[in-house]
Amino acid sequence: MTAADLRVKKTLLGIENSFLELLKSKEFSKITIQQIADRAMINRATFYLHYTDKFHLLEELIQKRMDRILNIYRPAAHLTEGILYKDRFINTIKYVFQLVEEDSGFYELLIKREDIGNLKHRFETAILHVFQERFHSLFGQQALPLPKDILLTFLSTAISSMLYWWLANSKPYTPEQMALFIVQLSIKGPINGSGLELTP
Amino acid sequence: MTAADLRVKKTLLGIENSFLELLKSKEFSKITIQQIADRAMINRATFYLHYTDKFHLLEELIQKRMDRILNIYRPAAHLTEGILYKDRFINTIKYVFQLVEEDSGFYELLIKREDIGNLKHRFETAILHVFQERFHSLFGQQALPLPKDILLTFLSTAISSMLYWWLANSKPYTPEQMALFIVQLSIKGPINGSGLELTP
DNA sequence: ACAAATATGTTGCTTATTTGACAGTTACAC
DNA sequence: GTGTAACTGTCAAATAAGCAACATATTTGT
Repeated sequence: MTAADLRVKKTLLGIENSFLELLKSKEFSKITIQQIADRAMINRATFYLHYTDKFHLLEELIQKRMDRILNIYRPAAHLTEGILYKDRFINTIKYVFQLVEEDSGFYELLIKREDIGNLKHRFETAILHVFQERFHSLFGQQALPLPKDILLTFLSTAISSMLYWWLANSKPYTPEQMALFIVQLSIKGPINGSGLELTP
Repeated sequence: MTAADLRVKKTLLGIENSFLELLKSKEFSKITIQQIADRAMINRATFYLHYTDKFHLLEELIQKRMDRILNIYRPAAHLTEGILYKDRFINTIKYVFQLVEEDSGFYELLIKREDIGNLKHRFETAILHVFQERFHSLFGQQALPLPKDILLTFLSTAISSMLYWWLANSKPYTPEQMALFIVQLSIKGPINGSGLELTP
């Protein structure tokens, strides 16, 4: 059952595609293992060699995506030499958007459905972990006027919300542009960053 | 190796799709077994379990289509009771066009390529066989003023040419319409059938 | 509430496919 | 030329997947 075996790769791929196809036309609770197997052109028993049930399958599919976010490429220290904190920050956000863009078939399907997985919350926590893990690389050892956790939570929910907006509005900007918007708003704050004036 | 086994069905399907995909971008001679295997997500050795080489594969793909034409559905005698010879004639031609339409991905790819299979000739012979085999059902026991073989050959090449024209011009009419055109031209002849006047 | 139908997990046995290796051929660059 | 890289066809051993049958659940219709 090593995932290197072509047969395994092919059935896993088949199950995944079959399941996502079915999700387009049916709600999760109405999908049966037999239907998944039929579309994937595999025997029903084979499904159980890889997943315990459809909940497990869904969970794996989501977790796989979250893992990709958690393992976003981070250049080795000597490669970031001389690169501004700001640019590292931009790149990290850009990568998140790129990952979602590459897999937008999956994400566009899932975010608008309440019958399955609280995806938004999982987004937020995944992003939170990324920023937690590489806080110093991104922001340096600067003194903070407020608890780090508050800053990180604020950032994560903001980015997650922007992702949702972006998907719901059919990705009107590139990942790069989205990252720039977010960084601008993060640096100057949403009020000053947007050019709003609070004083008449 | 019964074709009922899901694994067999899936690999045969994979090989076929993979091969046709490759044919879109490469000429036949440049295609390797490894490339076919890679796209189909099968091991190269598996290819040889089903085909001796790529020539065999191509041959099977074409033959499969010709077999479908040769085995065009013919309603049982008691079902054709009271149906005119003309209508049976129309239906038979219509079925041929429908078969090609259902599989037009394959046909549109193949007819315009000289590097592979003399498809047009095989079309003609397949159609010829169909009409030979059901001559009496289609035309009855009428006395002919010319050899039957000449009539059948004339008809077959005409239909085959119409198929080619139809595909090359992106199927501008339905199979039904094409059948009607052909029957009209066959009954009245291309001159009178088209309304042309030879006398000034 | 019941019965009938459908869906779920699981099993033993069979079989198609994978894998890596092999020797022989073809293609191509230096 | 001569090497070397890629393609071909075939093999034995290991294994994933197929299949049919089973006993339980769950759903559905009346």
